[in-house]
Amino acid sequence: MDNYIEQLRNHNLKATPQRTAIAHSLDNHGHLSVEQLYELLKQSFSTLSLATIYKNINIMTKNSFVSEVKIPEQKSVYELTKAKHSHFVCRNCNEVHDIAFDLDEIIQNASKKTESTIESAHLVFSGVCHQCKS
Amino acid sequence: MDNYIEQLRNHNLKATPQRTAIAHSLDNHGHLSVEQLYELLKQSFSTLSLATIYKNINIMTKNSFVSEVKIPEQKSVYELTKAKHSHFVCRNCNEVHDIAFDLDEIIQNASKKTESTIESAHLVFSGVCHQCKS
DNA sequence: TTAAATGCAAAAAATTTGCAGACGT
DNA sequence: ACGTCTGCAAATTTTTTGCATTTAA
Repeated sequence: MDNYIEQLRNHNLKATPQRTAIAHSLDNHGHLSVEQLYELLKQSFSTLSLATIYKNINIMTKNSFVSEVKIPEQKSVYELTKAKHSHFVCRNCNEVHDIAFDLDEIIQNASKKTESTIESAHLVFSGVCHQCKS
Repeated sequence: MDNYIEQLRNHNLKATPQRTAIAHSLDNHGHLSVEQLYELLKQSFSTLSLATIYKNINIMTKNSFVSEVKIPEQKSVYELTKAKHSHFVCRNCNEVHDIAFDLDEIIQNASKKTESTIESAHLVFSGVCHQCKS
């Protein structure tokens, strides 16, 4: 992604320097926790407050500009909202990566097994990443 | 499940009344949050401490007697550890239900798309449950 | 009998809130 | 100019810890 200012405005978010920096960091790093975002952005904004990160992550999530990813045994990480996909987390380095995966097919399959109406699915894989194997 | 005392001991956990009650509640209700467990068990143990729930959930999770289930937009719930399965959460009533689903096939499929070694998968469906539709 | 569990209180960690001043539009 | 955002401090919520007493085995 690029042009964070326009993207933020499209999501009804004023484009403050802190917010464009959050967007930039998430775009660059892929997935970051609240604490990681804070540590990163403190370098650019010496007076940055943790409360600002929380307030922004909350409103950005509510406005679908970012998405929370809940990982087993770990703190949540956040990413820029993208097309539906799944995640992989390395149990060695804890890095989170995107994995393309057709969730629609899974949803259709699971729908056959329940009386409920399934609308979405969240899938997280765990294992050992390429780098950590070597 | 039944015979919680033996099950607890099999997981290197002393069978205290509080622990058998936790096991019993999880068995009955399926999925409970820390707070829900506390509110439930307080009725049987007037002096029960929240710290006891936390300590027990933590050690029970570490010893694989219970498993944490992370649900999008909600607090974690806990369940007795069972054979691998997936979950469904109703966005109306927030109830969590088990869904049988062959995760191995998904893992094999996803493995083709990554250099990483996938060892496990966590899948959570969201939608509207049977009761809430009517 | 002994190591471990409970309950309480206190501490620590995580998240939210209120408000004055600054800033985006 | 207006409404929103930021940063700070304080408040709240969530989770952990230490310790004296009790309890399971």
